[in-house]
Amino acid sequence: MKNVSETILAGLSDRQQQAVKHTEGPLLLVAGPGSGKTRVMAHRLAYLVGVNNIPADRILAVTFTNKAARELKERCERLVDFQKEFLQVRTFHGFCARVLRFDGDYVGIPREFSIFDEDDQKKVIRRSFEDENIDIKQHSPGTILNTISRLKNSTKMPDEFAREVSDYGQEIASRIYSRYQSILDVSNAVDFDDLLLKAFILFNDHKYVLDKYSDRFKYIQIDEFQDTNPLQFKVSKLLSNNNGNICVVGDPDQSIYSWRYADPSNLTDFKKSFPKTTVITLDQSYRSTKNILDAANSLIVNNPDRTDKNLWTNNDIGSKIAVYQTGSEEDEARVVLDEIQRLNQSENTPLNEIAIMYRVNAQSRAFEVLCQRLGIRYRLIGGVKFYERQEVKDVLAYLRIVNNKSDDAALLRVINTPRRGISDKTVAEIIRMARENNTSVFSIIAEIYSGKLTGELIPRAIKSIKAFFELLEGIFDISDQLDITDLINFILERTDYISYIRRDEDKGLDREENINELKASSDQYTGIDTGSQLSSFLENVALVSNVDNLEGGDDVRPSSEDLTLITLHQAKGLEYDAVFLVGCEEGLLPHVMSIGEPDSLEEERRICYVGITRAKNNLYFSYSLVRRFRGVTGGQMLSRFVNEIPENLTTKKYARGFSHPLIDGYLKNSPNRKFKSPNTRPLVDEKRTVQFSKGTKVKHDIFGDGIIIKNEGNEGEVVFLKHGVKRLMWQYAPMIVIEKKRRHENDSHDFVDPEIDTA
DNA sequence: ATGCTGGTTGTTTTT
DNA sequence: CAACCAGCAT
Repeated sequence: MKNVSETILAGLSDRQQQAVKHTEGPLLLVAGPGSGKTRVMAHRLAYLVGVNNIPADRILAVTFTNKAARELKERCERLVDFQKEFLQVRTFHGFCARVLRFDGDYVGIPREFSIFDEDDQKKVIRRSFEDENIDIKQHSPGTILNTISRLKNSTKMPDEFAREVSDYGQEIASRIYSRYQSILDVSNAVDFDDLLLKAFILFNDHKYVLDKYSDRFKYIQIDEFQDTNPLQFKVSKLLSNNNGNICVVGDPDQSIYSWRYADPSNLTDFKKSFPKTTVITLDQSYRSTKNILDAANSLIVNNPDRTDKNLWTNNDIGSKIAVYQTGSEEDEARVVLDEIQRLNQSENTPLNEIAIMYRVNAQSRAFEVLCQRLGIRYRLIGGVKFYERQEVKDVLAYLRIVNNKSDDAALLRVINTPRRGISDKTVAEIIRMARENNTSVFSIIAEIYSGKLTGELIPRAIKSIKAFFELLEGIFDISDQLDITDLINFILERTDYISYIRRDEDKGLDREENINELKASSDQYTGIDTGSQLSSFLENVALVSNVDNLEGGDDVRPSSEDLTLITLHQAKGLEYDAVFLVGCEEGLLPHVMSIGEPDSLEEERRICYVGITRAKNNLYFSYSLVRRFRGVTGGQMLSRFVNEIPENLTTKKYARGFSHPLIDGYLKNSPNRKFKSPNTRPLVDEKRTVQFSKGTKVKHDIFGDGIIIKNEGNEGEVVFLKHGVKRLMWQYAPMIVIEKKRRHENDSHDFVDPEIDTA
């Protein structure tokens, strides 16, 4: 019989083996894309259990998504025999939720707390504005939520923040933050940040509890450490301080979540917190061809202040990277899907080995439409997520109330859904009463039912409220005797919900189908003790992400023959035989928001890097010269990131009708590139530049008639009668001159009428 | 109380 | 161009 250690180490490189065998003391594993990171992590866990005989329940593995957790666990199981339920593989949020479920009462969190998602949070923010009598129109809920999230990530509590307020804007933020938090408290609810924050406070303030967990988890292994935020770092540090067996894995070049307060220095400065750290770098890629790796390397070196790490591989050179220039979104979709069909039919690449990746979700649309028309099966990751559908959320809201009567967000969601004669005005009055009594909406309703409170309510409203209360009581009474699926059926029946959604002729059937799917996903909880099945089901629902449903999910229809449409962010950690990076345009990738801000621009470059390194054999970039964006059409330029890739690695292709003799020149000498090689020749031919002098009237294929108002050589601005001011590159603009500038007109004179659009 | 409509608004990425 | 909201008519 082969010995366990040999089995576990078989097929691993020296470096990988070194990482697997390093079990004692802090370990920092810098793992480039495709370097076998997941493999090493799985083997390392198996080694701990199988060779070092560490009981599985003494190990905690933390991953970024539930899917990664599942994968890690499965791979580990294939290597070594152990009781799999003992190995804790969780996301940070999932782990913290679990801890709070057990020991939350130390920090004032009841066992049956609710987890508020972004939707709930926004509603609470709105309510806070109303409570504080501040006009919400002056502020965006999103911005305030961001601020609150930042405060929580720096462990700043509402009262503390209130004391250091220094200007009016902060005062507003502070008042809303306090109010927001007290609504959450009254609702027995936490938001995503609270899961981490409260767990941190619990560990920090209650040594007994901390010791319980850090004694139990002798070994901790954390994935995607470059994307951990300050709270996650603090929790990790506390948990591992007693024994120091912490292994963190990550890649600073793939840090793409700084907007969520992730801090890559948690990884890069890891040694500062754990001086005895051993560092192992995995830089051999087993995934991508040489060409693809070269492209990735030559892109990422443009980020300054980066610790040098060049990926290398023994793989083939592979084919060149294609750069497709297209004329419009539809054009782009057509070109990309044409090639995908060719790969699929002529080269036998299965569709599930192909992905289209984009920067923003809105880009998926054109591809979806065309997939449907061509009959290509696809799965869209993200978009409107299953658990975010109206009807699903409604049913979940009823379940949440059963689980936690104080859950105001859930209660307010269904108080009049289906319609039961409780008007907005009535609801507003109930909310006011709740605030006045500093209690939950449900307890106000209960008081109204028992006649102790009436507020300013009219008799008819009181009658409706009483009926609603009775409805809820009826559900509560029977809830602990039913499995979730039966409970859902009971709720549907009592609320007459199905006939409510059937009234929608268009979407009624879909919605009913979604509810059936929800029931199916709750079915697997059947049999567990009815007391805890509801809260674990709801917890699971709150913490699943989009990628979790990708494959092998417990509750999702299998779809091995589907093309994948996915954002670059979500694609992290995945790999495909062929990857199409679409919309490689200035303003999209890099996103407009980041242009001009060096830090954000570097992150955009990393996002692009992540995309490139998902590809095993075939990589494509595509961009469109013209793109509709929030209802307006604008001219686009090829992304600087594509220009940072050496030309000998790429081949350029032009969509029908849009190729242009000057385009080759452009790809060579784009404005971005000029900074690097100052002796490249200007790219636009003289004639075409000259004829676009200021004041010239032109006709554009798409925008129609316009007048040139600015000429900066290669590009300039045109004001169009119907579309307003556009920035265009002369060489691409499908535009003809209809009337030359009149001579006597003064060039310096600014004749633009800003109202020309409305004329 | 409910449903419709017309005007306004905003748009990165998400555990 | 959507989605969303407020105010209006039913």
